[in-house]
Amino acid sequence: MQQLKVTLRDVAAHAGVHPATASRALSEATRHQVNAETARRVVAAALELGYEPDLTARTLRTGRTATAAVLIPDLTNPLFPPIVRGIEDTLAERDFTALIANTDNDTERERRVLRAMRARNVDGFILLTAHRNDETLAALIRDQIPVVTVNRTASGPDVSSVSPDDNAGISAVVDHLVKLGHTRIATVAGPRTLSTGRARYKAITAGLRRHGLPLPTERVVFARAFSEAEGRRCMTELLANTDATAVVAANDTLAVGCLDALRDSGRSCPKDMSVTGFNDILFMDKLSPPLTTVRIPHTEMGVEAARILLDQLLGRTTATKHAVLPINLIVRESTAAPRR
Amino acid sequence: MQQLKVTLRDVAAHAGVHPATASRALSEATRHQVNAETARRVVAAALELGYEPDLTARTLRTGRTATAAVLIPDLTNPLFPPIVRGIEDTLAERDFTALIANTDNDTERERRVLRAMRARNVDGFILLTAHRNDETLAALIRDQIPVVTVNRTASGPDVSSVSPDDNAGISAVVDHLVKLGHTRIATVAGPRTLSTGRARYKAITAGLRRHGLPLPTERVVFARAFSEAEGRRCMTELLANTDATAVVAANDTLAVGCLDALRDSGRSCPKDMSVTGFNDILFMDKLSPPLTTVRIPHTEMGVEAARILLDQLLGRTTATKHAVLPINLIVRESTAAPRR
DNA sequence: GCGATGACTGCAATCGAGTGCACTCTGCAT
DNA sequence: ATGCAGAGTGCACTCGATTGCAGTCATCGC
Repeated sequence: MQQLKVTLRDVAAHAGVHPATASRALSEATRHQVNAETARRVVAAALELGYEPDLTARTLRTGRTATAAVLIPDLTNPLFPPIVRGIEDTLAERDFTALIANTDNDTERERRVLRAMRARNVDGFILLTAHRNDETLAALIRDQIPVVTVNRTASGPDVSSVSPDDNAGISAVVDHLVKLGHTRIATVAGPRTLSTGRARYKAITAGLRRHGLPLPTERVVFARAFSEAEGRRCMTELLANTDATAVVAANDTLAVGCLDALRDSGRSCPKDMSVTGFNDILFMDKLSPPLTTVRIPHTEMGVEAARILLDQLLGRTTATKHAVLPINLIVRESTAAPRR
Repeated sequence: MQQLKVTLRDVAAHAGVHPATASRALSEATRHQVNAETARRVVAAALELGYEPDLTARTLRTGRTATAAVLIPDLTNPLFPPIVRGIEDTLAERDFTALIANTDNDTERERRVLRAMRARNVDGFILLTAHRNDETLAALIRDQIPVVTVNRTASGPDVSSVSPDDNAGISAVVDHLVKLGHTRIATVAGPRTLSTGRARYKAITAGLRRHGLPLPTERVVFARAFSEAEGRRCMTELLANTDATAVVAANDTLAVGCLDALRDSGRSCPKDMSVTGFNDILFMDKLSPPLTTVRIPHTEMGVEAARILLDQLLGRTTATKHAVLPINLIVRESTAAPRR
């Protein structure tokens, strides 16, 4: 009968060697210190007994865990799961594990999660959380723990990041709308406290300026959060105050709220108003009407983030890196030429 | 300046006691063994130095981690994130952490994840993965590790579980369709290898029988997976072979595929065909048409699963428990009276 | 034939917290 | 005065893997 827990000493005993030798024989890096035949015997014994090293003990000794913490603001937002998958897959290639946790966009909760993660000695962090300047990030940097941020660039210190090409995405949207004949274009912008909010807002003003089109303040409403409810509220406000024929929403969730508001007010999209989103999250092609939006390479973003982190963890580099990934404009039915 | 890592010995030294005493003073359970005044001093010292016990060391000694592994077949399926959130929140109340991992419905990957989790000494498992009889589950039970399954009941051994009331849900759907006047009702059933697939299929046959309605084999197509593509395929098959006026899909994802197929074939829902789903995942209210479906208490399911697991981990009970949570029929626009 | 080199291997300490056991010391009963 | 209970502390070991150091042995060179 198999023991409940096979330890290194068991393997050593079974192979007739000292635990230290067994340890060296089992580790790729130290195997050369051991006689080939002895190593073979140890490996065979390990296999036979079904030995699995206890990561806890290893961590205590080495200080490393082969684990990266992934902090997500809101797991229920379909934007994140594909990114997480990319992260997990890439980490797994190097036998690293992702420790995933939700922060719910809640500062207190974020603090708690951070503590839990650090008490677990995770080797590095991937932050999908979105505040532009926060203490979490600051604390990690202060303690020299490797960090990569995804979908937001930090304001202050230099931290590696991965983000979609917000600029190119919004440009493409604006160009598309202008080409359709729109001249009065409004925007439901994201919160200015989030870097995506800011970046995309700037891109819109730049994009319109490039076409010689104005963006008067009454055609801009800032959402207080990237939520459907806020999208609805902002669109309602725009409908009351402007004669815009198209609205660029800072992300898909806001765009969905915009569509809600249009329906509420008895208006039709795209006949009365064109609407665009950003991210191309799940089911955006199934909306009524299907949403014109910007597709970002979700999984790729996760892959890239994990790669950058691994580079730091494996000591291959210490330089920070900023990856900006390409986007694609996906034209669907929520955009059309303006009425006359 | 603060040390990089404050250890128990530091606290002990600072309070002028032996590490053992410090350890006892800091643990709720052993504090009474220590002189009250001494304990006060130790606690003060810990606070002052910002001491955080090293969970790794603690785990190595005690064998417990205050961690539960959560295995998810597919994080990108909107069904799961709300459940995970319920789990996380409930575990956090007791200072437990959830270790989340994707298995991608892949056996090899599931094995790998399981190994990683066990090497980390997690205290228990919550399995959202779906195979009806799998070695993962068997291995956990064999080694007496607490397990709770969510959204599926195991076939063989007795394991605690949490599931929605599939029976009541499907019954409600069938009653609804019958009330609208449908008599020729078909179904896109889930894979028979998954317990939800089986349970819901059985519920449909039972429901129709209750109304004296037949369910000939040509009105049943089994999907090979809970995917949109399979939903589309199955619906296409039904359209070719039957004169049904309504289709009960085993879940929302399949229902979305059904809608795709209807659109492909130039048919209209609900005019030509009523369609129903199950789960009420994100955006089902935004489809065209909005989907009539069964809402299950996602978050509650997670909460309940975590509670059951905690009861076992904290030694409050050893009995297995099967929670069946109530559902709600959500009537939207994908169902209507049959033509004529 | 003797020292030196190098290949293996074992010993023992280490990581940080927790805990059984033994010891000290006070206070109280006999 | 002796014994004893019991509170409070400290010692030393444990958990399991890793690693610096030292020891053994064989081989090689001169």
